[in-house]
Amino acid sequence: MDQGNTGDGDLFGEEARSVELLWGERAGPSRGPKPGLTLAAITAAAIEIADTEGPAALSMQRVAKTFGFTTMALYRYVPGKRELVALMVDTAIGPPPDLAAVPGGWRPRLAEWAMRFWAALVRHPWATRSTAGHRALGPNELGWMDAGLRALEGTGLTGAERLDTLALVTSYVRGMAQQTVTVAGGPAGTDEHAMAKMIAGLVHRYGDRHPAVTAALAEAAAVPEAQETGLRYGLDRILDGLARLIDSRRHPERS
Amino acid sequence: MDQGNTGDGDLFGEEARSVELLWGERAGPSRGPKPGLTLAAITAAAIEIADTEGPAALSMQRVAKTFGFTTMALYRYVPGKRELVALMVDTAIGPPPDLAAVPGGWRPRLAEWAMRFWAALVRHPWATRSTAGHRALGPNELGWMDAGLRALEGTGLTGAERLDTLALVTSYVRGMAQQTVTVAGGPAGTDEHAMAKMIAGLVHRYGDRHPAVTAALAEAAAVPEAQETGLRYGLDRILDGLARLIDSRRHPERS
DNA sequence: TAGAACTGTGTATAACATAAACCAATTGCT
DNA sequence: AGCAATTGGTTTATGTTATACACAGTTCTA
Repeated sequence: MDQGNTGDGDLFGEEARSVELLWGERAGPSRGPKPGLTLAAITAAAIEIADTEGPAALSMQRVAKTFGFTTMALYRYVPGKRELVALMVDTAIGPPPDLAAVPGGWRPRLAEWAMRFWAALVRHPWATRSTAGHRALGPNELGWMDAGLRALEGTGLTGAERLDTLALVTSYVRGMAQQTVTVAGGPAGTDEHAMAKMIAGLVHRYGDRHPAVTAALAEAAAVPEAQETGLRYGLDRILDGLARLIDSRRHPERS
Repeated sequence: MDQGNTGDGDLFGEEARSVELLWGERAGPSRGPKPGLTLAAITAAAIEIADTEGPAALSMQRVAKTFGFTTMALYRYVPGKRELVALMVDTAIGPPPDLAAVPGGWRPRLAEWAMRFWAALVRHPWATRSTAGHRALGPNELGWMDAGLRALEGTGLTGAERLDTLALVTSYVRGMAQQTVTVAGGPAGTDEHAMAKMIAGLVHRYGDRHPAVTAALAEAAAVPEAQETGLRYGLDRILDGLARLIDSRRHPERS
């Protein structure tokens, strides 16, 4: 464990390098031969690979080969694979949306935020996979956080509530994106179908043990729903629940 | 791609073996030497390793070593690591809860389900990590699904709505568990703190670019909240939103 | 112009999953 | 009882992975 100095707003060791890269804080070197690569180019190539061939196909060798360089050449730009993935995630998510133009207050604003976040996630399925757990936060991701919290300004919610609200929406959208998303390495879109087929197969065999699943599936099978319908359904429930809280803050007498 | 026969309720290839293992469908062999290991023992050992040393430390060699066996010995019991992980996940989640005794209708029942699911997930942080994406469903996991759907019986929701509702709650709880969870390999409990510290550090440096994050954090910093408060907050919003929908189904005249 | 800093390469290592061949133990069948 | 089929565990081997280290060539600066 390399802790190093843990100053006030300081980051320690491994993470510090990640943050430096993510936030573009490396001093531009002047001496030495011209670099044949760019951080942006490397990141873009890595994203391209992960998008088309799946996250399992992403290796340092694979990325280096697309440039005709040796594997080790990449280590002149990136400290390690972890950091590269962090870069990939933040780049893939992209800059946060500007929701100032969305009319109608917090509700359509937060909804728009959620739908755009979802779109960004399903565009790069591996991002949700790699996002799990503790890792350095990139500027884009922090920007998304800020945009989401901005949608909640003026709602009367406390700071903690606003943060928890964003965690609620984020967790939900991320989770849905994970489930919607493709198989590792396979073409997009297949997964939902395969998953449904597998569940159907299991229910067909062991359905008697799981009556509630069987019943719900049977009833739902009659009316197939569109791709985003499920996401919208949950989002509306969340927004309704939020509306209730926000209204109760504005009209405390109604309880 | 080994598709094989894709019958009606049939599963194909690689997945079929996973399902067989998960659902305990292997014919007990009679001839040959006595097995020195058990699927259950192997799974338990693997879980122990993942729990204490993190998912990164889980390797076939590491598992085999705990029994004093060769790595390859494991392959007599498990087709591969993927299948072992699937077993681990289903075992770690454990049998579904019986919520019949919970009084008060769907709302406390679903809440209880969510809290227990959350508890099961945070007990084994790696489970949420491995659960991502397409994989074989185990009996315990399907049991949890059934228990959750059962809580929604009699609510007047359609089959599709009940499924979407469960997806909503599951996605949220899973997402929260992921964020709450420990660093890979590190001791549990550190993560939340480290994450908060990192965000604080970033805001300290780049806060001016992210006023909403800064404001929310500053406001929230005054009143530190308990571990499960965040989870409960979002859950209550979801339940409120659901209640609105369910009520509107019962009293259609009120809009 | 000499040296320092930097880039890309070649080589090496350790960990990993897993395949194939092999021996020994056990049991069912004859 | 004995043989053959079956299975468990080991040995050995292969291909892939990330990444450390030393070196050669390049370019800027003092």
